[in-house]
Amino acid sequence: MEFEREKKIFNKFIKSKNLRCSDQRIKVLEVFLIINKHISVDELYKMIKSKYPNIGMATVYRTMKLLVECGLSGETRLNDGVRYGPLFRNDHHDHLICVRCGRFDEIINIEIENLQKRIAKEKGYILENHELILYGICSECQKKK
Amino acid sequence: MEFEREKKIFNKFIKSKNLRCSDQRIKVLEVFLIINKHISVDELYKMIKSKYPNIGMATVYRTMKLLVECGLSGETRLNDGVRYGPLFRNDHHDHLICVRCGRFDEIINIEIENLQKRIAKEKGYILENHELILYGICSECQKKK
DNA sequence: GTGGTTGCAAAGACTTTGCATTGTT
DNA sequence: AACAATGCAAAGTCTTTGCAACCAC
Repeated sequence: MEFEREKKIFNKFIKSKNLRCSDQRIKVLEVFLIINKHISVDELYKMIKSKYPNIGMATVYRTMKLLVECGLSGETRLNDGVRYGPLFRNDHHDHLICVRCGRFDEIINIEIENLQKRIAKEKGYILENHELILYGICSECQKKK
Repeated sequence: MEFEREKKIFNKFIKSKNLRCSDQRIKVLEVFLIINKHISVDELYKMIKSKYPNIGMATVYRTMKLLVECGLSGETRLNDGVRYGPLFRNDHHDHLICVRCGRFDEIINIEIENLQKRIAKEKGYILENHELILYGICSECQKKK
């Protein structure tokens, strides 16, 4: 079966919190993993709905919160709402978004991570997390005029 | 009079767009500048309301959009909503937020700016803007346990 | 006077919550 | 059997919009 690792992580989390491993939660997780990119709850809900018609929006919202909590999904707030996206082990990724077409790239850069840690330290903070969004014009859109 | 520079910027912008310089807009700008920190529209509205009771929430929303557009305010989206905050000439600033107490520090760091430009370029993007939020525990909260 | 601006209330978009029912353990 | 989870709809938030009255230019 697909997504063994992720399901194991989810199961472990579910058990550790004395929650129940419902069909719906597994389906949300599966669709989320298949899509494998940044999406809004609404987009995710539509895709799930088309495959499993009687799943509620509320369940999608509730499940995505769990996925974030157990580290299987990241959460990014953009101008037009929240996006969920896959998170992989140990590599925090940042975002590069095209302001013209909305294209979404991910960045993994150790230098930035280190620089951030240093800056936080200078200000007396212990860094827990960060979120970096770069807005620009992607190569495709540069050609278009 | 206070805030000469900012008012001049705002006026110029207003004129360039054929808008009108209403009392309300000036009041919103003034209170925003007096507060001089990151706040939600709601907080700003309450402070304005206490000074000028018959100003509407919609006007505050509308004016803050203008202030962002003319570069007098920055806009940051946090988990619990949008925050507006002062922007100063030519120095883009990033944010450092304490996850315990909500303390809000600003960071200005040229290295980060340069690194970001380079990364965007590597991916074929022309960088237009960026938003960096670091989440950590501030020095005060570290002491508290 | 023209046409942008306002306050208000209504509408919208997104998200959460209450509750009776259903499902997991 | 106990109690968490679900779907639905209702309720909450935050933000935008429509509109008649109003005001800057």
